[in-house]
Order: sequence, then structure tokens, then C-alpha cells
Amino acid sequence: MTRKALGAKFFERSTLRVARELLGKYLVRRRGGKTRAFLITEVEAYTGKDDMSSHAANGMTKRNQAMFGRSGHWYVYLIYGMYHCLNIVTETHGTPAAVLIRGLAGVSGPGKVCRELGITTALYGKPAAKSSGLWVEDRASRIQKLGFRIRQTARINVGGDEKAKKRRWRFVLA
DNA sequence: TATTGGATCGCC
DNA sequence: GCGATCCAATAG
Repeated sequence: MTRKALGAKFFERSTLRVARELLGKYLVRRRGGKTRAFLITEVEAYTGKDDMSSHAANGMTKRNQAMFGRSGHWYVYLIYGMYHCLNIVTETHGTPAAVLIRGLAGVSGPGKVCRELGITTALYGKPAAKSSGLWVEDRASRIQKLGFRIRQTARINVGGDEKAKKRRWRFVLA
């Protein structure tokens, strides 16, 4: 069975919708001749100037420019000097938005996701496609999908104003 | 040019 | 609770 990477059509939509629908999809990593697939279990949505918890809250900077770029590309950044965080860009080109991949089945936490899959800023701005070695597939069976239950909470450890902190833009597969 | 602090993790 | 450890962002 041929498996296809989800492309621009999937990611160039409302960030909240993409975030929710990423749960139950698979993050696939190919490196060193080996391919591994992980069920996505936890994500968070971030947008632009309307979202004070977002890196893009104050416009474009060197770090966040990928968030303004084409959807379906990776936004990776270094946090606390030692961990990387992986995001997939959403919305139309020019509209800053992304979904943070916070957890996978068996891998809990955004820093650990990147450590486990060997993700660094080398993937910054690269497409979610087989060509980059990191992409997303819809592998779940119909039966599995019927069993998915989604929990929605406030985002973890974010800054910004109270309004942004209160938004329940974290999605977790129960 | 200098200072600050973060979408984290693991150990105390 | 707190230190590790880097560098982008911001202030000056």
C-alpha cells in the first residue's frame, strides 16, 4: 500500500482545524536508511498578532520567519539552550501560524519529540515531505479513528496576556 | 554592544 | 523547586 505524505492542501487551512486533525495522524521520520512512524497524540495551535502567546505576536523576526512562510513546512527553534521544538506551518503564505507537535505515542513532551527523532534547526523551513526526511501520513484505520477522543485544554507554559493564556488551543488524544 | 529570558527536562 | 545552556530579541 502506497502511503502519501499530507501536503499543502491539508496544512493550508484554519490552524485550529489542522491542530485537531493532526491528532491520530503519524509523524514519519526517515534517516540513516531507517523509517519510523509515530502516532501524534498532543499538539498546540499558535497564530499571529491576535495571539500574544505566539512567537509571531509581535511580527516577523529572524527566528519566526518560517511561521510566515508556506504552509506544510517545518518551523523548528531552540528552547532553553538545549531542546528543540517542532512546529508545522499552517494558513496561507504570509499569515503567521503553526502547530507545535508536543507529544507522540511513547514520547511525551516537545523537547523529547525532537530528541527522539533527531530533529534540529537543520529542518528549519524544509517541507514536510519525503524529500526532507520528515513528514505526516494518515495511517489510522477507520476503526481507530472511531475510537479517537480529543481533550482540549489551555496551552502549556506559555507567556503572553491572560486572554491568550486562557484559550484552549492544546489538543490531546485521550 | 549588553542583558534578558524562554512553546523544556530531569534531578533535588 | 531549580539549574543546565544557548541565542534571538530587545533595549540602550
